Amino acid sequence: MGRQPCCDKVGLTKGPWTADEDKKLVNFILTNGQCCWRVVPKLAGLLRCGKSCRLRWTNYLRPDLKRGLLSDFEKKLVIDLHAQLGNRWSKIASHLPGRTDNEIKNHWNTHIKKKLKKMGIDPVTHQHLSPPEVDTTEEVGPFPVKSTISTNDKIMSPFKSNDVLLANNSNFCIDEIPVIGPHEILLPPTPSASSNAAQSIEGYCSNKLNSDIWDQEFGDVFDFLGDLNCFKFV
DNA sequence: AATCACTTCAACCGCCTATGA
DNA sequence: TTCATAGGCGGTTGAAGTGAT
Repeated sequence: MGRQPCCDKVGLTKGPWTADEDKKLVNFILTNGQCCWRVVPKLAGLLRCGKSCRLRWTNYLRPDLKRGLLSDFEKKLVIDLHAQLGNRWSKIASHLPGRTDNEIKNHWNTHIKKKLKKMGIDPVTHQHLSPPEVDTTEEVGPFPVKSTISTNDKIMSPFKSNDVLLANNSNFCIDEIPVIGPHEILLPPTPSASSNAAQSIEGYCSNKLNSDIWDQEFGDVFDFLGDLNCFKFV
């Protein structure tokens, strides 16, 4: 014996909702309020499963829903909350008024997850992957990270943004944000370097020049990681 | 213009939990 | 305590849209 279905599905409509169905459901909920979802379709004159009605209402028809893309602030909040809560989308959604768990889950899977992976950050653990995936063609995170930055066309960085390796790779939770310094962020050796050892950003920049170059070359990376609350920089 | 590949997101499925008898 | 039921949740699917060739 298999599990009993949540409702009698014989003769029920599936697939995309029509405007007429939406109208019936909205009218019923606005008139009667949210009550027992099992009886809603019958009372509203719909050939739908109660679960389907609840989903349609909460994810699409609710009048307090925000439409459109997530703002940068919302994206950062989702990443931050995901680091704390994991895939508990409904909990995450409860912190973003007008957004649904389904919407946030979809956005995570289609946008944020990919961007974190491209940054070399594991979207599940929020820790740096080793070795990092290298992609030199795309922007990273909500903010564009320059892969090659010039200063009056005099100095070109030999590094791509994804070449930045985080030396501090120990486990941590969001309540214990690690504090790392420039000496702990490693860059791969350059072809011209005398040694094959990775060098720190601090070393790289001190050899090179001044803080302006530091900000121009790595400021966006720091800003983004800092915004994620994954790391604090000293 | 036609076809193919890729992306997006609404909706479904099945499991888990809370509640009441 | 056990069982049945409903609601809620997260994972997954597939149709529609979009861009590339």
